[in-house]
Order: sequence, then structure tokens, then C-alpha cells
Amino acid sequence: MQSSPRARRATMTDVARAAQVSLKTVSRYVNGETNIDPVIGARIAEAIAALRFRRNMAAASIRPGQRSQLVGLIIEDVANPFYSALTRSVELALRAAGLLLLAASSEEDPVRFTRLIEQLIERRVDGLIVVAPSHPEPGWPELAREIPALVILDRFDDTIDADSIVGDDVGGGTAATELLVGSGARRIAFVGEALGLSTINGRYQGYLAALAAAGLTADPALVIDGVRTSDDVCTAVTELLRPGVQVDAFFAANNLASLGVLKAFRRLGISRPIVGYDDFESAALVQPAVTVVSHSVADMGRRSAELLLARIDGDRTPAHHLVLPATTTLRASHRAPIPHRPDPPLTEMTTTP
Amino acid sequence: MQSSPRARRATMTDVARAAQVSLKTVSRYVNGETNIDPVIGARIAEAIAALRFRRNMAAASIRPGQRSQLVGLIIEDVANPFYSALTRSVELALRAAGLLLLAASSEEDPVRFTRLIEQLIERRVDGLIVVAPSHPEPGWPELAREIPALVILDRFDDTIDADSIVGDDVGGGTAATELLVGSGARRIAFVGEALGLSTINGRYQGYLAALAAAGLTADPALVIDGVRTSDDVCTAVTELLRPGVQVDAFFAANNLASLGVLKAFRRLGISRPIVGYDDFESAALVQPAVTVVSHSVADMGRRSAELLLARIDGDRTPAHHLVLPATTTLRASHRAPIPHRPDPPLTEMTTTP
DNA sequence: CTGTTAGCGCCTTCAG
DNA sequence: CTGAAGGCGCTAACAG
Repeated sequence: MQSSPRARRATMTDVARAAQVSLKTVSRYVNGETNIDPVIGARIAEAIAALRFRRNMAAASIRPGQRSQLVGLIIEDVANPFYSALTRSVELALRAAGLLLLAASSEEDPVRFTRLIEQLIERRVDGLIVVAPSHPEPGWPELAREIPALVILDRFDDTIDADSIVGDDVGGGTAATELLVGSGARRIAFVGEALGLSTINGRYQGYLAALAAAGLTADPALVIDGVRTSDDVCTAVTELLRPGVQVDAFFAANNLASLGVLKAFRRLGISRPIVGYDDFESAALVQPAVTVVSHSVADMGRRSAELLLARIDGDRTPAHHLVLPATTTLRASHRAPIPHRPDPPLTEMTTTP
Repeated sequence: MQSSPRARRATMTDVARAAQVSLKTVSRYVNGETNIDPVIGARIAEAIAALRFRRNMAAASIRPGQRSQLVGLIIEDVANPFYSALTRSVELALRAAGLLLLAASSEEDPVRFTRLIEQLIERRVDGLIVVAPSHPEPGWPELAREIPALVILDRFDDTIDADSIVGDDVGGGTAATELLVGSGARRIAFVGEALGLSTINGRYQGYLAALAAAGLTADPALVIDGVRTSDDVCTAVTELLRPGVQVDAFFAANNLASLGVLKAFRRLGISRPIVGYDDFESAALVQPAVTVVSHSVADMGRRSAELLLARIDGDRTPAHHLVLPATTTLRASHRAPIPHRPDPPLTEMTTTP
């Protein structure tokens, strides 16, 4: 089974022989060049069909100056809806230009990230779109310089001289926090995956700024980070909500955090005002529907592909740095009721002198 | 910006010259062959680093018998969580074998599907994992024969002689429906994307079988199909639930259908018993938590990669056809209250003579 | 409009 | 353990 005794694939030479023309004429035909005698063209077409000839793009692209028509995309994890949506919009934009996408997940592992880039360079991708891990290997800036065309996504990195597209994380973090403050919350928890990520950190800065602007003091005990899964988040939130600790509201700084906080609410049978970051499909389905701040993933993907394509086409202008605006999707969760807790928190949280 | 004036990449010949050895010795070194003088090896390593040499895999793979170390995956849409999870598990299994994944979305478009396969053959992928559209172009079986190694996923197709992995859709559909029947529902709606899909159709057959076994008659008016998005589903469900039509419960035959039904519930402010097909991240978060029947996507991805790898390694045994068992995740939604509606439906539904 | 020649970067004989 | 010659499938000159 599985195809016949592995017949050797027909080559252009075979086609040329069958069609009684020279190799080069077949090449011209296959490459869609116009100046070909229709009669000969028909003969070639016939031979191609009969022999099931398929052009070998690998062979066609080894010559310097030729392109592989391949673009690499390195993200953290395709299974994360944020990245799968991104992948999709990049693929869409690339397809329009006839390019294929080699997508790979780094899983935030610096070593794997480096290895993937090397593999993609070995494939001679025409360009690379990359979401770098928070702590790439020290050789990363040098490696990046080897990439013919590069666009950095989502997380800004000023050690790399390349186009970049990020979201307005600080602005978004501010907006999210203001929403919660506006609902009367004073003790607002910040839940993020890792403050080492520039995105989460930006949102955290926004959070701090909004608190300060409202005259509220930030309590480090209300910050959850260093969590990798929504179950981690759920556990951490459950712990934070132990009796005696007053938490008025939650700012969940990415979709993973949102899911984790909601899981904790479900488990504890409670609810608090919450604003999430990054929209997610079920945000409108849960009770109450979750208000979120987000950037347009579709824009990010599409524009990164456009920037890359321009570079591949030889654009040599200085690096572009796009910042996508944060938009707020008001649903209901930011103004859920805040339980009144007159008793002072019994925690050791005021550790600052 | 964007790398310096496009310096030509170093080739093996350059490395050989710099290291004062022959081309072939460099080749041996790069390919990890053991019989190399350590002193010479060190000299080569030095030259490689100095010249930033990167092996050109495209050039290495044009020789017949050589592999591209590339595998293609064609799915319907990466942004769909079912497929992104699948992509992830395939990528994981492939990475262990050092292969890279070329993933592409067909969007259920037969023409695009054919085009993608052709593109992947032109890249000389070592193998292909494919979720075929419901109505592929007529040439598909012939095209499939050109693929060196092929695994068909999710939707069974007996016109193709290749390994396949599908879920037990009939069994799963039966189980889902039985759950609803067991909760006292008699008029159970079936919501599927398209009955032309073998998966949805299998689940539908299971639904019919379970109804028959329970002595219930299937009402065609309770079947929703031909919907492409969860918003379509929401609209259709909203319409189905118009006054006068009694619907006791919903069987949502894929994740898109589940989301659509839940949206409709939210919009109408009602609830009915529901069982979904395919698990989804927020299933446990909505109220009530959604009971689902599903197959292990991780298994499907991993095993398909394993089958493919075996074929690539020369396995010539007859095609394997795996059927993954359906598992039920009991949450709460299958026994939501059924509103009592004593008044007979006023619809023209009993069109069967 | 077509064919000949050379060579891309690498790997495979087969000698040394 | 190393090297020289030849060729993979294709495209770029440069003739005819």
C-alpha cells in the first residue's frame, strides 16, 4: 500500500525528452514565461500530465538570488488561541503572495527557540516572523542579523534592529485598571503569567500608573505572577482569596490569566469585578460576560506579513516600529458587585517600611 | 537596517578552503560522521563559526533518496481550537524526530486543498497528514497516490488507500444522545456544521440510533445544519426556539455548535440540557458547565505522526485504520431543567406522511 | 522563439 | 581517515 514501489519522480529532463524539446524550454514553460510556441506548449503540457511531473522547488531555489518562497513563524505555542489566531492571519496574508508558512512553537524555551531559528535558516526561509521568548539566549541578536528579513512580534526588544509590531500594553493596562477603579474597586489584584514578559510588564506598569492616578497604593501581595497554566492561576487566586484578605477586583493580564481567575470564581462559587486582557471566544458566554482590553490579533498578523513581504522585496528603509492601539470591549464583568468587607485584612502585606 | 548589504552566505566550499580541507571532509563533519581526525574537526568547526556557515538543506535534499525532513499538515483552519491542538501535538511528535511542519489551512475549499497539496509535493515533503474537505476535487484520489506517505485524519474516506485515524463518531453521537434521553428529554435538537462532513454525519447517525433505541421519533425540524460559524448557529437556534416549538434539549455536534447554542441561550436568557461534541476550554466555565463527548486530539495528532514516520521509514504494511474511542466528560449541562410545555407545538413539523 | 553550456550547494561513488 | 570527479534538478547566460 501507500503508493506503488516508489517510482522515481519525473524531472524536467524526462518531460523535455517526452515532449521532444530542450530542457530549457520546459523550464520556461513551467515558469510561466510567455514566449512559447503554443504547439510546443501543448506538447509540454501533455508530457507533464502524462508523467505527473511536479516541479522541485527545493532544486529551483538553491541558486543564490532565488527565493525559497517559505516564511518561518515562531510563536510560543500554537494551541494558545492568541497565537493560533495570529498564525491564521499571517498564513492568510502570505498565501496571497504565494508563500508557504513554516510555523513552530518555542514554548518559551530559549534553546529551542535558537534551534528553530537555525533550522529555518538552514531551510533558507525568505523571512522570519518571531515572537521571542522572554529570555532568549545571549547569541540571539547576532543570530537575528543572519536572517534575511525579520519582523519581531508582540514583545519589544531593542537589542534587535528589525521591524516590530507590539500592542500598547501600558495604555491597555491603564485602561483596564481604570475601569475597575471606576466601579469602586480599591484593592485590585494583578494576575499575569510572568512579569519578565514585556507584554505583561507593560500591562503591569499601566496598572500601577492607574492606581497611582486614582490615589490608591499598590499592594504587592495582590500581584500574582510566575504562573504557566490557567490551573496554576486558579490555584494562586484561590489562595489569594483566603478569608481575611480583601480583594475587590481582578485585572487578568492575558487570556490564560482570565481563564484561571474564572475557574477560581467557579470553584469558590463567588464573583468579583474582572477585566481581562486579550479577547477569548467564551468571554461573552460566561456569567457575567467578561470585559476585555485587547489588540487586534488579525491586524498584528496581517501587518507583520506585509512588513516582511516588503523587506523580502528589497525594502531597505529604517526599521518600522508599530504600536497597535488597545481597544476595550465592554461587557459586564468590570462592574460585578464588590462584597463589602468591613474587617481589616489580617495579612502581613504591608512589608514596605 | 535589516542585515547588511546582503552578503552571500558561506558554502561548504568556503568552509573547506578556510579549513584547508576538502569539501567532502566538511560534508562528513557537518553530517556528524564519526571518522574524522579531531584536529581537522576542530579546524572545520572554527571555520564554520567564523564564516557563519549554515548548511543549505534545500541543496542537500535535491538528490533522489534524500529526505526533505519536512512534513505537511493540511487542516481546515488553524484558528479553530480543535485544529490548533491537533497541530500542536503533531508538531511535538515530529520535532522529536527532527522534522519541521508545514501547516496550512484549506478552509474547506476543495480548490485550495488541491493547490496546497500540489505546493507541498513541490516542496518534496516526506509525508502529509491531511484533514480532507468534505467535497474534495474529483482528482483527489489520484493526487493522493502521488504523496510519498499519507495519513488521513478525522474524516474517513474509503476512496483513498492510506492510513487513517478517525474518532468513533457514531458511538459518541449515541452516547451524547443517550445522556440527554436519560435526563428526560424527548424532543432533542441536533446541531451540526454540515451533515456532509463524515464526522458530523456519524454523530448524526448515532443520534438517530439512540433516539430509535429509546422509542423516540426523530423530527427533521429539530435538525440544524449548513452553518459555518457560531453566530450562524446562534441565529438558527434562536429561530428554532420560537414560541410554540418544543425543544427539550440540544446535542451540539462540534465545538462551534456548542458555542453557538450557548450564545443563543445567553441571548434568550434561557437554558436547556445540552451535550457538546469536542471539549473546549471554557466548557467548565459557563453556567451550567457543559458536558461533552470527545476524542483525544492529542492522541490523534501523536498517533498520526507516528504512523507517518513509520511510513517514511519504509513501512509497507497494509493501511492501518484507527478509530479513537469517544469519551464522555460529565459536567452538569446534560441535566439542566427541561421547561414543561403542555401546549402542543403549532408547527408544520410532521411533514412525513 | 529555442537550444547549449555552465554551475548553484551538496552528496555519492570510488580511489588513495 | 581523506580527496577528486561526477551528478542531483533546475535556472542563467548566451548564443542560434
